[in-house]
Amino acid sequence: MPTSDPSAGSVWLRPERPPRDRRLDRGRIVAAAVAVLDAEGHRGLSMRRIAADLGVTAGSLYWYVNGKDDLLELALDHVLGEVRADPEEPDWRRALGDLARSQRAMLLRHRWVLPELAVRPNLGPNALALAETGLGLLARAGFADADLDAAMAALNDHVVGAVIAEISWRDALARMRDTGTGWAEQAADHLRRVSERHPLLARRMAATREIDVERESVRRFEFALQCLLDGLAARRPR
Amino acid sequence: MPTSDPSAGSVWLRPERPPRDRRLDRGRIVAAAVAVLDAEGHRGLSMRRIAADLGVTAGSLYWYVNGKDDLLELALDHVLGEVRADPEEPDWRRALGDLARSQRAMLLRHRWVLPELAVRPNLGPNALALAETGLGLLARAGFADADLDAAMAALNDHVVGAVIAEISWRDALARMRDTGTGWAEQAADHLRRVSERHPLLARRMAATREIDVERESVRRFEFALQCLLDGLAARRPR
DNA sequence: ACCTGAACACCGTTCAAGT
DNA sequence: ACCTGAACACCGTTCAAGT
Repeated sequence: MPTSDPSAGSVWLRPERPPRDRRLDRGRIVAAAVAVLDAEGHRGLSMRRIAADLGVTAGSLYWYVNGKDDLLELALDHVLGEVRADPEEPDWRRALGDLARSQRAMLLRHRWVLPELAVRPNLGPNALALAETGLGLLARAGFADADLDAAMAALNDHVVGAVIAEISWRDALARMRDTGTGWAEQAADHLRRVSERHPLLARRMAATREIDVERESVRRFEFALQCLLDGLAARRPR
Repeated sequence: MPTSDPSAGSVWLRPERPPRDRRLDRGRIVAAAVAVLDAEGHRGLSMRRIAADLGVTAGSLYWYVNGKDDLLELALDHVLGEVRADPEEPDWRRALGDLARSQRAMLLRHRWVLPELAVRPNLGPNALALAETGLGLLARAGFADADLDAAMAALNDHVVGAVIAEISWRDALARMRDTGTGWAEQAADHLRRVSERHPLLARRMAATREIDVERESVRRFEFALQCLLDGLAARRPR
């Protein structure tokens, strides 16, 4: 006798129940969160949104993570895993420079990471592994003890600070294009008035107007990086 | 004949109506916002909370600011005004170093600023004035054109990056104290397992355990700062 | 064990209506 | 002009109840 009970009928008509009936796990949740963050930034992220993307209810997520803060910590460590370094590179300046460039590239791919970095401690497995490889490169370069910490911090700080400035520069430009010509005129007026009180700033802004943002960002990044490496070279034992 | 109408009775019994009957202005709103942010951080801030502190309804704030984003931009520029520099200091290294130290102190007084810095462009009057004085110091030191921009960026980036790292270090320590001994044991277990895979990190963490965070933060800040200034000195014209 | 659905206590923002 | 009060469309989080 036919019925609408899904447990009735031939076995072949009933799909095999997935192992332990799980539709979720941390990996899937974190991946969904990173996807939303990359596409729409911090403002687009909500527990309800992630749940919807996974075809599930918001409450379900709390079975796997303690809350939104936990989830962001996991997402942060996840993308930290994208940073690459070559522990065999013999030239220590090149090795550390490439590590810094790889960090920069990751931070630019995931622009939501930086505010997160500023707001929560960061002790996931990928963060620790990254720290270890950085320390390894510096140790091979000859640094030890307190100077090892300070040199590592100096390089990390440069990357973080530089990318913050770069992102906020790019955002300002993007906002200027989006808001159209009306805003541009208004801004021009504002800048003209400001320029009278800030001649140096005005001159530099005029000079930077035509410049390609990508090229100029790279140039500034490398400038400070080489300054730092020079300073480190002068302090390097032996 | 007595009545409860407040407009009745002697003039002396009616308080003088305040000028234009204003209870609010941007200055008061921004000050209230900064107070909440300093005391309770970004999570404690809400339009309703600010309004309540000012004895007013949330909707009223929208007469003076376009929204929460505007308000945060104003608050950010407000505290940027606290940074000090001495444009007469003859030693250019000392002048730039002191500026960096003043920026660091401000960022540590207002720990909510850094994530804000990472998330919105920053073109308020105090931000521009600060940029102008920085450029002035570097120009007096002999830098010009593209190197002027790069040198300014290098110093700013260092301050921002260093304070981000310092705050997240301090937060991690504070959290460890707050969550009590149970968490400490758990963390110790975790770290023991981690240490096997990360010997360099383990050694440095052990060495840093006893150290005063304030002293060590200053030491690292100065280390990178002097590295940078060395690099700048080598690139300085004349 | 794992997920739903409803509820709770919040948000930012808008806007008619009052004065 | 300036502020209220209510409403709208959201939040994160909790938790009994289902399977």
